[in-house]
Amino acid sequence: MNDAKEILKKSKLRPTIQRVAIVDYIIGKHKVHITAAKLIKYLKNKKINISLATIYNNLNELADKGILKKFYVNNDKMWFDTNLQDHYHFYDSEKDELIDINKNEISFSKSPKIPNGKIKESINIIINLKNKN
Amino acid sequence: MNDAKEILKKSKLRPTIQRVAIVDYIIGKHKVHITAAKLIKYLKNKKINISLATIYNNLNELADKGILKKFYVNNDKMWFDTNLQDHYHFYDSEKDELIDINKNEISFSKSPKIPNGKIKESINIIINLKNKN
DNA sequence: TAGATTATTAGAATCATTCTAAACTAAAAA
DNA sequence: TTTTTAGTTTAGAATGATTCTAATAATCTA
Ligand SMILES: [Mn+2]
Ligand SMILES: [Mn+2]
Ligand SMILES: [Zn+2]
Ligand SMILES: [Zn+2]
Repeated sequence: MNDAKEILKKSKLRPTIQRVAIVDYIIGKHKVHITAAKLIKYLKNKKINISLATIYNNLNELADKGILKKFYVNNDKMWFDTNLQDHYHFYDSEKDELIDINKNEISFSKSPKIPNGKIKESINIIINLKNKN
Repeated sequence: MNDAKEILKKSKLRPTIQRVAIVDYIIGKHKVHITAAKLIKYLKNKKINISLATIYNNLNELADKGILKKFYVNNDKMWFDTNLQDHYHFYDSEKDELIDINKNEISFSKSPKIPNGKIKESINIIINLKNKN
């Protein structure tokens, strides 16, 4: 039984062809930042039969199970991340790519006061990049 | 001539009823964080005749002219901000509201290294809030 | 006031994502 | 094994935010 199947089994998700392909992709790299559109393109290329609805279903499911992190960058594209640590991102709009910024690469000497009655739920930091002329 | 008309004149935008109403609204408050949906609701309430297309046209135009700043929060809603300073935000998802974090309320003692060949274009920081317990 | 220019609008189009409901498949039970 | 069940995939419709189109209307300038 391959790693992908193991992971799916642990999460009580049936190892369908589609799921195994998705998880294979995700575990094949150290770090993955992926969108539904990029992933379906990759899988179709590999001759895997899969629909966009299934891509979304599964990426969301994997996020629910804590195997991926889900977030948005700038406007309406949903990203999934295999890096489960709390971390931040550079966004390279030329390539439509994210680059991790680990938490230890940033530190705050001063943090804003949280409004009364509220607590921090999460922090999103995106540093948008452009080409050096 | 009222302030709104002045502002529009300076930007070479004709002071139509719709534009004056929009600009009146944004100069009527110290700080405004507004979305197209919130603004049209407000204006309709004031019995101003305006379409959603016009709201978008004008907010985008005002952003082009540097009178508003445009940005996105988390997923697909476009926000416009009268605070033109470089600054960050708390996002209160309960109320669907933004709260400014001025630049002097945050400072970094360590910043991540920008990838080669790239330069920083902008930084987005959003601190998502939730209710205390 | 005419003619030129700019603005507004309804509704269609677009795009990412979710939903629906039918067809299918893997796993469990018999 | 076969049957049953529960979970999965899928095409295509629906949704929601935003933009586009192209017709109509308002403003400006001479
Ligand atoms: Mn959307
Ligand atoms: Mn959108
Ligand atoms: Zn990441
Ligand atoms: Zn602001």
